[in-house]
Amino acid sequence: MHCCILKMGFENDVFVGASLINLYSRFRGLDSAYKVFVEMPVRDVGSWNAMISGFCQNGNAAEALDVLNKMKGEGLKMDKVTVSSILPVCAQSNDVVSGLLIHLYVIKHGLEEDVFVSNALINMYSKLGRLQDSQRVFYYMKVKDLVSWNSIIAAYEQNDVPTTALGLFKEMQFVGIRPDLLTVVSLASILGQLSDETVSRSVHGFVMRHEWLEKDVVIGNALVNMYAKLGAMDCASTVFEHLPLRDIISWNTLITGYAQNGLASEAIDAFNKMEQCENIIPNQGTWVSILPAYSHLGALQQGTKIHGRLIKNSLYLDVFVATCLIDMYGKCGWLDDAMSLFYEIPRETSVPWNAIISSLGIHGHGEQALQLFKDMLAEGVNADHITFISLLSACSHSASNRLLEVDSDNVGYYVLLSNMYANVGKWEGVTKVRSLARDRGLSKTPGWSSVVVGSIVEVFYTGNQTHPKCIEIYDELRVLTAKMKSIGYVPDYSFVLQDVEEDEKEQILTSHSERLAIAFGIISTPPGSPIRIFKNLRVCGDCHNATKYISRITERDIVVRDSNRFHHFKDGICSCGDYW
DNA sequence: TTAGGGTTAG
Repeated sequence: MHCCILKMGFENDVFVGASLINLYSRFRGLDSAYKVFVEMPVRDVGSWNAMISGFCQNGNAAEALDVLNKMKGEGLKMDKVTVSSILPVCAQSNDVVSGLLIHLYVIKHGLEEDVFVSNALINMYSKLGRLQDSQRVFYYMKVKDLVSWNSIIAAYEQNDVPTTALGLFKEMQFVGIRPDLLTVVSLASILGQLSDETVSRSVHGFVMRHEWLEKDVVIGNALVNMYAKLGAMDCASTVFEHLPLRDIISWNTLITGYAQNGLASEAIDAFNKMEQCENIIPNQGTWVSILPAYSHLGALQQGTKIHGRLIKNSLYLDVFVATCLIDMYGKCGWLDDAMSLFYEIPRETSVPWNAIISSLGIHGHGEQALQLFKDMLAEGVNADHITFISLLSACSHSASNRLLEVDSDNVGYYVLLSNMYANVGKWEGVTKVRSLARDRGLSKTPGWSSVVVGSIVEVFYTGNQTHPKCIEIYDELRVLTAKMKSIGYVPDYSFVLQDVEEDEKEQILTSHSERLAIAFGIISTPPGSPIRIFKNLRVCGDCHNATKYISRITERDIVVRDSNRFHHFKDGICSCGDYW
């Protein structure tokens, strides 16, 4: 075709050039596309954009950025298409600085009005884990299309905030936008995360009625994953067996499902079956799915065989794969091998440290585990909650005081430990850590919230029962909670750290200081007027979610200033993007 | 010439 174009004398036409670049980068390879690009006698912004998006769509982030820099070098300015093409590259290469600079450029040149540009910004921020920025872009968009909604729903789903993602899905339907296949892929993942079996089944039915399984392998994989997350492996495997299309991710999803539901033998059977399929090549995801199954069964021989295979392609140096190997050697009793592998791989994140600390713990080497924890901090690696769980189990013989000796003045560790105990229902642990913190003079500040009504500032402490309008306040909260529940609010009891029954947990959440202040604001000011709250600590996560519902039900703007930031709640959405 | 999706360790 290129020859025909040359014969017909169209080679100088920039539109033809851009189309050729586009066509070649999709079907013929980037080399051919780049050849057309460099041989073009005249290039306009469109030609550069075609080349940038060509590199980007094929995952060549570095080359895409290189072309962009050359384009700038020739004095050409980015337009809305350039920006939309380059933003996914920033996400791919985890380049926050470039992403922010391009966003500034967008604002300076008024490009945020373009729906492609804004959608690309939502997606980039989401992939960089900056949910708050995604939310802000979405919030200020004047025109939102299906892609905008899919992007913001996927953003919350992928950053593990499924409740908000589901709320946005409902809102999308409320404003009259019909879901497409990509919406349902996110929805399946949301329902798996929320363990909602009833709605999950109806989503499965919806997909079947639309015959989407024949259309795209991704939706089938999403359904297998959804059932696996619900613990319904019989349904997951039935869906898998009937998939018209299967790729490596379908297999990985099935294997992971079995392994994570404690069915290690079934995971290994599935892996062996997969090995029989000629066109399926295992990838990193396969190894991190199957290795834990071998660890679980103590199947060292099969595990070392996999290690051998991985040495040939250097995949054993991948931090996730290596962590699985460390864990396997640790669990199978080969601590020396676990240690030597640990010192061979990159250790910038907590992931491999957690695995080796946990391995040392299994073998009763509490002291050595503690030493590694110190080394980890000395190397500037941040500990996370898994580190503490690993350390706690490692130090179980010597149950956690030793852990607090490392940094005994850091009140955060006490709160973290106490929350960890609370989450697993070990209330005696909670009491012990709290009294330890109290003994050391590290008490937690009591939370209070204030609200201004007229010229008077009212202050509420959590659980206040003495305010003159106490009865009205709690009545208002009861009515609000019922309305909130009718439109999807589910109380999140993980924010209640007391060992009490569920109805009591709900009462505790309802009597948080910020909620009392909001309720007082509602009953004391004219309908529709804004409410301003100040909280001395960070606002509780469940109260944050509840306030979104309250802003929608009461049609009021609610501004909460907490110790961390401003939250502006309006029509069911918070300006902070739920990432505070 | 432009934007969106599925699996994964501790």
